Amino acid sequence: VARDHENFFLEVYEVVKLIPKGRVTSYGAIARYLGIKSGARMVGWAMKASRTLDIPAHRVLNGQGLLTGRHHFNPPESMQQLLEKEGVQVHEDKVKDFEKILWEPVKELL
DNA sequence: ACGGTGACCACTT
DNA sequence: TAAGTGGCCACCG
Repeated sequence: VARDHENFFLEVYEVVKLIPKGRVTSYGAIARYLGIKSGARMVGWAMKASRTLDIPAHRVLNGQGLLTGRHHFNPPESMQQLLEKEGVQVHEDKVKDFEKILWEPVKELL
């Protein structure tokens, strides 16, 4: 994935598209992969803008496996619905065995 | 031009 | 163990 600040948002979207079904990742993991030290906030921001795009935004959670972006879906419950539909179990807005299904681009994509 | 804000994270009480 | 604080960078009014 090309690294270009101009296409920062596009890079984020590309990575999100690569997340395997049934796996999840975090904003921070994506930020690290893109080389931004603590740019997790910008990743989250990019995701907000991705609302209308065709990408699995529901597979992106915060660093603790919490569905923080749930409120930005329509309806808000759809995020959890989509995850469960892919075999990801959610309990109290938090993914079960988050560490296990965590997909880190910096490790997986090398 | 400037300050406030955000789908966050890591470190410090 | 849980809550508080600073840092990071782009967008908006």
